[in-house]
Amino acid sequence: MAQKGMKELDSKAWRAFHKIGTSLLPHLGRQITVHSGISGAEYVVLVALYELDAPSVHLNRLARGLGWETSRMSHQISRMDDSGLVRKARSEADSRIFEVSITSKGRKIAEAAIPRQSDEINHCFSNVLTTAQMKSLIEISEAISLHMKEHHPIHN
Amino acid sequence: MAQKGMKELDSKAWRAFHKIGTSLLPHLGRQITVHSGISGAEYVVLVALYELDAPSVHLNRLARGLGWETSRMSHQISRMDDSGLVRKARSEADSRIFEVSITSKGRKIAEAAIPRQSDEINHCFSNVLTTAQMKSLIEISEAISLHMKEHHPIHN
DNA sequence: CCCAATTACTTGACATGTCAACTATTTCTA
DNA sequence: TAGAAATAGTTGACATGTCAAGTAATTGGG
Repeated sequence: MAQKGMKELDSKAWRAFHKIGTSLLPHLGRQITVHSGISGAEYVVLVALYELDAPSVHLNRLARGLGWETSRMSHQISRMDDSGLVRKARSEADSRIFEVSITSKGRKIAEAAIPRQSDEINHCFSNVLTTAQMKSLIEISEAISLHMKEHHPIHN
Repeated sequence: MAQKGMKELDSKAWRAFHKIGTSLLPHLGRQITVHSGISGAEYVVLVALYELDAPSVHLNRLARGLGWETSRMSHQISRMDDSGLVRKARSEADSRIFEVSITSKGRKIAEAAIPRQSDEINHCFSNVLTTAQMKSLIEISEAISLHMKEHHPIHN
């Protein structure tokens, strides 16, 4: 049922959420570029590949794991293949599929970038919040994720 | 002092925060496009201009109000001027400055879009969280904003 | 076993965002 | 009050993200 507007608290909470989402996240992306010379998008992809158990993933599976569209991942992986951070190769079993893996160059960059980014997150996020606030944030995330999964299943 | 990594809770909290920031925010942007035919960026600018007390703002002031860089706002306002959503005019008093104002076309679109977006936020956010969770989120936002203001004053 | 559907990804066009370099105007300050 | 500095914005190049349309390989029903 449509409402006229929003209650005061709802509105304040939404603004609060929107503000951290549009200031902290971009800030941390810029920090990655400053300290490691790669973009935030490249970092996210490298970390996903670095943390992999297997030596490679299917492009599509990687995309869904990060909540990205296939096309976005295709462009990103092409650029990162060009710059030597990752490699993509057609699957032997099914030649529609591309296997994506991290290169040794990419691995070196990831290994240097991850602890620096971890420090940044501690600095701007973990050290700034209480244990209770972090627990609350986890619950909030789960509530929202559950809602998204039920009502808008395509995007996470 | 640099740490080896992150504590379990810190890491979980960060992932939780990152997830809502990169799924809910983009989702709501797409919804604006679907229901009102404008982009998320256009929506944010139109709302800022719509809620103004004065008839216009200086471009730079508008940019800082939204935490955007001048250049980004310049590009965005140029496009929105082209498409007739806003108008920009050199200030009489100081001809370096551009006064930006919403057009009647932009106002009509904003008036239709705002309640629809409000419904979407209620649906995906307010209705999904408890009062306590929203209060917690406001405190979290204030803690992070304070940190950002003290340590990284350029970006909000 | 064949062909229509599905799956996996590519491509091109365009919107958006960022960065560095530049122009024009105003304001200090010596 | 002339010249240097500060301020306000523009511009162009390029990275990134989205969308619609296309290609190629595989699968599944009749």
